[in-house]
Amino acid sequence: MPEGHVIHRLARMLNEQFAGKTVAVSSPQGVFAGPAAALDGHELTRAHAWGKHLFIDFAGGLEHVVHIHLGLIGQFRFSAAGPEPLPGVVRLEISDGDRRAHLHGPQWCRLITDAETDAAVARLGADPLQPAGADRWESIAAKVQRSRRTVASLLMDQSLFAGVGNIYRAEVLFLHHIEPHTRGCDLDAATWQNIWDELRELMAAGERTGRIDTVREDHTPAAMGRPPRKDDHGGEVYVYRREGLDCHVCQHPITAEVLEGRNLFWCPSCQPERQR
DNA sequence: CCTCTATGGCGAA
DNA sequence: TCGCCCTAGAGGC
Repeated sequence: MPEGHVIHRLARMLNEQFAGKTVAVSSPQGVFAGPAAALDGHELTRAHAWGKHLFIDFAGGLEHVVHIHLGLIGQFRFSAAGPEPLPGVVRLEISDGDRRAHLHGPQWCRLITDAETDAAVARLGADPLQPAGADRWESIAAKVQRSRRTVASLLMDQSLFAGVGNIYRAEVLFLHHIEPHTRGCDLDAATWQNIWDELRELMAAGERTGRIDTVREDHTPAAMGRPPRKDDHGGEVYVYRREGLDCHVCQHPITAEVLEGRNLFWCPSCQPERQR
């Protein structure tokens, strides 16, 4: 259940566990068995990510990069080496004999070349988790500042904001008091910069912790005398999946609607429509 | 048991 | 805009 922070965290964990090692590669489920056999016994040189796309490089052949996209429900987990408890669902398993990583339910898991890797990354926009300067933000900023599309739509467009998903979208708009239907061209450059800076900070924290926590200390359930959230997606948030519940800041009920097929959440009181 | 939903993205209309 | 793909967990009966 991944936004970009999860993918970058996975790349880091894969590197910590396997980079530079000769590994066993298999596909207990069978769908990826051919490519897995071709990689089995080769060195895993490094894992890297751009947005929600994960790339695992192996030494050897022309096609030596495993390109993974987890989609909505995919998971990549680590556990001790040993017999696979769920052989029917594991698309890819990588093991060094001590620990193993196993991939479940990915949207994609394919073997590609370096050139195809470059092409896949080139289709993606600015990634808040890349080092400053290498993140493509300058050119993307110019585009979104001119756009007549809504800021909610722009933030979910992976060719503009690579790695941002439905939770970070909702939370960054709340934190900056922006009504989600505001057009990109109606936000000034400083506001767009604030959005970008916020995404970089929030997602870097998410990469470290493996959770999305956006709620400031003085608004936590404990500080506000509220019960902790029941709907636990793995972090404490202001608006995501809080439809009908009171806003942590102003107590106005949180609103939701479906926009372009995805649930959108915001506080109509903290995020009023702009007067222009 | 069943049904629903989900942090995503594609391709058919 | 809709249906569809993949899996797991929650909730209802």
